[in-house]
Amino acid sequence: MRVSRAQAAANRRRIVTEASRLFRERGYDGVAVADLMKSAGLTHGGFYGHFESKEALMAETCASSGDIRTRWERLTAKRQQPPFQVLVEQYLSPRHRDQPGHGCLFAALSVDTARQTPEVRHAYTGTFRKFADMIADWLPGRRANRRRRALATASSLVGALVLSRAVDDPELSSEILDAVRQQLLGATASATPASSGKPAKE
Amino acid sequence: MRVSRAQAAANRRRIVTEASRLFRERGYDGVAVADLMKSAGLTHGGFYGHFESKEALMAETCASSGDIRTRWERLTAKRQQPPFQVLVEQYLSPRHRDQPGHGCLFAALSVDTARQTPEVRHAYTGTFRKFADMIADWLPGRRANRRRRALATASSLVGALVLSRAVDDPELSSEILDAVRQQLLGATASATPASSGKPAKE
DNA sequence: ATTATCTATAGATCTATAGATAATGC
DNA sequence: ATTATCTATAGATCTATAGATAATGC
Repeated sequence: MRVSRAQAAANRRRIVTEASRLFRERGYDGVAVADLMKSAGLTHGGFYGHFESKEALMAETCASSGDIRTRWERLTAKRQQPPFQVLVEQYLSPRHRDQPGHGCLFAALSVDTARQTPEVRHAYTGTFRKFADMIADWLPGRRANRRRRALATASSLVGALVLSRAVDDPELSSEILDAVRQQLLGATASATPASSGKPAKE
Repeated sequence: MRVSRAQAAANRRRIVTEASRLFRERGYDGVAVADLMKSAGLTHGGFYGHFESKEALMAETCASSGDIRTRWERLTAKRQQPPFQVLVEQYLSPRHRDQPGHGCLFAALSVDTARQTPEVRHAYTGTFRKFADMIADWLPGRRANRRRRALATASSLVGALVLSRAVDDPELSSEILDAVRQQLLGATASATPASSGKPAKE
């Protein structure tokens, strides 16, 4: 039941990909190593040949989301609108809200991360910096205080998604998303975009 | 080892209070019923005389935070500044960030709540509505779109706190809090308030 | 010979319950 | 007699490891 070196590397990547999805869907404590390995088509015990611990995997998961920018750039390149507008509309879309497993790391795992090991928090922070830098580059309007405005924008986006997922009233949930979209895009915001195209990743 | 009816009621309240703190500090899965009861000075088995399940307690915890407004009103009444300014400054203070157990329910338990039972989500939603209404009443400036602006403000506050707690760099963490404070209060914001007075509850 | 994976299990938890205990309150 | 609490434990998990297995790659 052994496997080639290349196959083993592919298996490892698959474990990270599955973990990334499952952690975001169910939270760190909501995913058992055995479940995860089953999702990846492998057995429980095999996990520890690839990772030192579940926490080490979590750290790698946070770091592996570091290519967010590439994904967002690919997504925005397809559209006519400015990247900032696409980002805000996709991020605050019902689709993104309803697919946490394929969505933003920060909205899904920030609270878990705050209680995690230093390694996990460090990997998370690095990925967050990239996200904030991307927003800063894309901000419309005057160039002053870009960084400050980018951090405020990131907070609004993450807060809105987190709250819209927790609330049990669909109407209130949409209201939260719309409120922040209007705040960030002003009256420019198109009515209800967001339902076409790829799901928003990260 | 029995106890009077009044004492039993007090014990029940103490369990809710302790749970409220522990859940916010460690998350729902991070608190064992046995730990919680020990914190309340009772034994593990006694729990099930008061609550049907751990989830039922979680729901009660969310509902019990419904008196947020009273607490915030008491806190703001002590100050000279307008309530909205006090709210924003206290909410985004390092003190609040560093004491999740005594802080905002939404920043601490939204992600857990999104995966909880309908009962928990419903109780949470009721408490969130009260919070949003309070912000709407306190919003400065023009009266138009109060509700929309209140929801956007709540998102910014919650997002900022969540992110500032997850990040491992104290400087970046403060930068996030400051960015949102400036966004919400404008240049009016005093330099560094936030370190005196009672910890921000809810 | 090396090593990626599998089977089986040790050792810790954790929720919830059953039955005993002892003080309250009719 | 009722009932709030305690002791003890059943039944499920969950992380991590030990040892076996079998295909790869020098």
